[in-house]
Amino acid sequence: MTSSTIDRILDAAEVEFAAHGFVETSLRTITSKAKVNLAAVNYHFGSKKGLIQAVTDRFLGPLTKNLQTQLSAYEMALTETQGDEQELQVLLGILARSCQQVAQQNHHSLAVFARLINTAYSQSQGHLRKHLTKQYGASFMYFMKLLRRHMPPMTHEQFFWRFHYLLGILVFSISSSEALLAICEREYASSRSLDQIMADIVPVMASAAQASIIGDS
Amino acid sequence: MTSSTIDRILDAAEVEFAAHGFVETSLRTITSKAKVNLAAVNYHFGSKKGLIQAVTDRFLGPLTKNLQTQLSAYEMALTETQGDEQELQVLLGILARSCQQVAQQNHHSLAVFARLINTAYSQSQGHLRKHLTKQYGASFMYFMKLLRRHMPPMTHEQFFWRFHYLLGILVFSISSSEALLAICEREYASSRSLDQIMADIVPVMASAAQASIIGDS
DNA sequence: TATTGTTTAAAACGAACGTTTAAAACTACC
DNA sequence: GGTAGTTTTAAACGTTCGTTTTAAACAATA
Repeated sequence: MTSSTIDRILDAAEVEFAAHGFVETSLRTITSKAKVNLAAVNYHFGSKKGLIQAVTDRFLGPLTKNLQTQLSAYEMALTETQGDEQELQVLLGILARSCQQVAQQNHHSLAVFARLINTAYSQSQGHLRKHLTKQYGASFMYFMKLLRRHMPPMTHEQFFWRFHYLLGILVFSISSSEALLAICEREYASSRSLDQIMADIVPVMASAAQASIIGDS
Repeated sequence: MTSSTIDRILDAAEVEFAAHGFVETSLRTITSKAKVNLAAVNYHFGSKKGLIQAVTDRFLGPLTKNLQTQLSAYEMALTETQGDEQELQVLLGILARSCQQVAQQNHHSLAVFARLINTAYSQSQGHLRKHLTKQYGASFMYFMKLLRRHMPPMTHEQFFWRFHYLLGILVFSISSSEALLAICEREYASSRSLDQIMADIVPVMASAAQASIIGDS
């Protein structure tokens, strides 16, 4: 209760970052929406960069934890070995649902998270990407290892790229979801939800993961 | 020759936009790299927004033209009807090669183009996306129509989303290519090129396009 | 050559940004 | 109740940005 200031800043920052990006969102609009003094951001987070990192950590921390437990449960449960297609869908479904669960439990915006990953990777010089890989890279290695079991044989390098192709489906769609959902509603009079999108994406990712390698590297 | 100023600005802007994004790139660095006076941007392009639009039009104009001719040739050549998988690869290969050709012929950066599309869609309120769809949307409808012929039966809405899933593979990978290529070189001592990435992506996109619909909308 | 229209040049403007500062307000503990 | 530590407040700082302005340089025409 003492420092609801911090939470209010994080909540407002998340919303604004999701709507307008990191650079185009000023600390003044964040602190204004949070009903908090401007200096509070620098006092509690050190800098704007620190705030951005805090917003990401507030999502990625629970996400990696959630993902880890669900993947452990997946490995424990010795199910009948199905086809690779099904296994891939199960694994990617775990990832998708993990994102959704963490987002819902902590009242986070999935879009801002996707946007964050997107901008983190787009900036070749981005310090954020390095922070993310340093901090959470290991946690995702486990997932990637499980995933690779059911994918066509390929080199580490090829898998690296393939994984990012799959990531692109997720990240681009979710980070563009606001615009796409609006278009969809106007064009097709549809009221589709992000949850449906997440469910739709899983088999598409699984299919993309299974595409066989052509030529050699 | 009289206005090489315009071209020098466009060239420099493209490079800087690709490297640091649109918001983080100042007109001062652009005009400095272009060896042009600061005021030249506002004189020739009206505003920074006008410059961004000019950079995109310089790519999308030739691209749509190139794509149109190649697709017409594709439709004219009455080849033996192959499987959907092959046809999809042909069509998506045309798109990929069209992007590469236009980029190479006009000395454009594929990365900045992908980044542009990425940010255009990420900003739900973005005027750039509306400009792009208004200006070039019709040209891409034709491509989408051809593509859909060889995809599983689905509603217009489902196809809309599926198409953007495929787009995500392309856009995310290319706009992150700078960072990913650097990681790849450091981690796997590989000197992969963007051209190879583009070729790799095609069958993955084709596979994603073919994933069958589950459940109903 | 004089004139007109176009392009470049240098300088400044006003606004918005992240950050810092210094005092005030608040909290908790002795 | 006074005191030490923490948080909040209001104001200002210095920078950088996109844009504008005014004049100079240039180009083309008659």
